Amino acid sequence: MISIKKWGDRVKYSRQRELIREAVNQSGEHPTADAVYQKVRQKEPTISLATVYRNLNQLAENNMIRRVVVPGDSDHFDRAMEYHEHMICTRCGSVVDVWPEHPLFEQFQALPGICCTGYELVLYGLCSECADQKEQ
Amino acid sequence: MISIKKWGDRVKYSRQRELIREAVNQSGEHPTADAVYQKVRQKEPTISLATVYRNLNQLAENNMIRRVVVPGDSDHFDRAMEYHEHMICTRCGSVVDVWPEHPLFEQFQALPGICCTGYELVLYGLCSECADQKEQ
DNA sequence: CTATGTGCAAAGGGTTTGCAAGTAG
DNA sequence: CTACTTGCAAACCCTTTGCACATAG
Repeated sequence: MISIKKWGDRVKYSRQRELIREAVNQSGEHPTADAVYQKVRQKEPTISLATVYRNLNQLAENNMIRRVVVPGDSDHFDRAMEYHEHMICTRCGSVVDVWPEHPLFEQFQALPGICCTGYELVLYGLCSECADQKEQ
Repeated sequence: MISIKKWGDRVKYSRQRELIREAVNQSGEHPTADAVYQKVRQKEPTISLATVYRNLNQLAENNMIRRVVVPGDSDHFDRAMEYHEHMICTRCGSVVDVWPEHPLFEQFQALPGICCTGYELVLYGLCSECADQKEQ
């Protein structure tokens, strides 16, 4: 019953939420809600997809995990960790972490004429595996 | 019957498509599919939303117009014009054109470890109107 | 005890698709 | 004539929601 409540006292512990958080955090991938659902179902067979969505939303809103928006695809989720961006492989569709040397936000804030408070970026390209295959 | 076929010979002229293209190009806004539908319906009352979607997709694929992906919202469409980005006003939801001094694509291509071939960016902030109101 | 969380099933909203009829070339 | 387009309605897909029950604190 260890509730790590960094996010307000109105949040109660739930086994389901912990499993969902684990599923996102332990995954090297960037699972979709459904992928999380499939994974958590192995330990908690009666969990519902609605619960997964509710908790992913709650976790993302509280910055416990990060939502990766992929145009034309379901949202993906990523563990909350240090600043990085995401690339979608245009061949296999996988989501790849990209680590820019300099954060982009500062230059977006410096854009003339607007006051930028946030952004959503998705890069497209080939992941290393697909790039290798293409050479063959 | 002036068919401007910059995009292959398999495309036939259609009055509907021209109206859709006009609706996007003449609009200073960044209309959604439904907004285009409402606008075109004034001149072509029997047009269907499916036709609007089909043509917007076709036009966007052929770079006659540009698709603006807004997470959590319908796609918006913009006339195809010189390079610029888009900001979503977090207060009123409007889509605002932003003109960076230096194209971002080059620096994305220079990112280490990947081969970036494209990107999708949405900025968030306050449009000038909402920024003014906030001061009051 | 009370507010929060869950599971289920149904609803939602935006977008796409199958089909038969229409039309450009 | 033939391929491309259209309108209509139904299907799709992902996600959210209403509700009654369960459970943390």
